[in-house]
Amino acid sequence: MELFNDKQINILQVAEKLFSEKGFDGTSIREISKTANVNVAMVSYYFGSKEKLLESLIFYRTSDLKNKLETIPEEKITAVEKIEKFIALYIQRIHENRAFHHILLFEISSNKRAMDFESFTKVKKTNIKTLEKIIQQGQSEHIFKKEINIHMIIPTILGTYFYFQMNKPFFGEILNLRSEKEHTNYVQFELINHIQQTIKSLLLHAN
Amino acid sequence: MELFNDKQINILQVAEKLFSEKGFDGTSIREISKTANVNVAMVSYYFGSKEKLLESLIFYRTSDLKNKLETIPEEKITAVEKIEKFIALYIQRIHENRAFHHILLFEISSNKRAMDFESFTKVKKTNIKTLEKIIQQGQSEHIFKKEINIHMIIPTILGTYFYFQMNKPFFGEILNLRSEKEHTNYVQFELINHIQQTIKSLLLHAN
DNA sequence: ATTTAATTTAAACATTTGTTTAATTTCGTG
DNA sequence: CACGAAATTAAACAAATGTTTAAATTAAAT
Repeated sequence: MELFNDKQINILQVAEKLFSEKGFDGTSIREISKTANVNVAMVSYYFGSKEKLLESLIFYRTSDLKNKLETIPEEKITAVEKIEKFIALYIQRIHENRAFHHILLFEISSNKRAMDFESFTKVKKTNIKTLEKIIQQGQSEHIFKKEINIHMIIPTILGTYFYFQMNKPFFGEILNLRSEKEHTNYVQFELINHIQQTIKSLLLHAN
Repeated sequence: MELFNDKQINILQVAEKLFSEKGFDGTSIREISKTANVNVAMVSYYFGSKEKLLESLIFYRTSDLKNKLETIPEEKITAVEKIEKFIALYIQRIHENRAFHHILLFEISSNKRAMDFESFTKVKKTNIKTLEKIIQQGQSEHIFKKEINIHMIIPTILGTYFYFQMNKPFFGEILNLRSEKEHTNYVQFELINHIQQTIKSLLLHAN
């Protein structure tokens, strides 16, 4: 049993791209249908409404959002390596789905739509729990410091990434990143490394 | 010579609030004029168009954006203290104008409007330069490490704040912040401290 | 006080918006 | 092939949008 057929998925992907570029309110159904090469009525036909299209997109993307972070605490590697892996996997994952996460970030911080982000919030909370577990492991091994604000680690990890992403033109100019590929390479090799370095320094040496 | 009269400023402030809450596209001129208790035509009369209203808002807010960061490098305090002060002042400043910065963040990352953010970008670049100067001072004193990515410090500082801010409901629940005042208190005392701790750890101990 | 300019208003304007309708085409199944 | 369901279409719909108009009111200047 498939949740969405090919045509629906096509519409969802086009909508995702446009929403992430111009925002939900800044994108019209006509623009979506035109880009997706379908009739305007098809959106209503398949999804019911524009809002429900967004809900479907959230459902579509959240369903495969589950990642491999949860198993990290049990792996047979050092606490520092767990932190490194957690950050690398998390950022990679978000970067792969950057358009979708961009939309979410904007819609969640908007008071306009009373939308159901529960499934997404749940995944997020699980990820926080996973990170906290790793940190507590390191602390009980007396490797990580205790005088840190554990709740603010995620904002630092994801905030660094999102700020970089949202100011893409600005940093693209500064860092001389001339293509999407160069940009992704920078994320993959420089940005992830910076975040790892930052969080490791904090956990190992904070006072 | 005043740039904006009282009535214009009133409209600008109402627009700022609504734009930050519902986004530029999500806010109609009629809603702005209703909230500001003026006729719909007044917006066009005073500002020309909705886009120009946003431009005026940017101009209005950017003009008093200049802050006291620039003088920090020359002050007679330690490099660490300079970093602490830079972070505290910067975050405080942005938090005071959080509605405006929220709008900017969204509009800048949107491909929709070809707007002039130059004056704002200029201030931002000046701030980056100031921070880099402080770090280089610390490095030449052999207090700060050299194996850091200096370009990614600002994303970590501001990203942490913005991520926290954009997920206000989420962290409000986790941290039990039940009012705007409690929220601001948390920023002032906990969040700023976390960011300071993080950046200091990185600069002092990165490897 | 009279004239001129600035402000404010309600109404109208043309587009764009999301959505629905009803007719037509396509497709799968007996 | 024939039938019925699903998919697709162009057109229409009402509501909302940004903007303009032209008249009315207020304020400033002479």
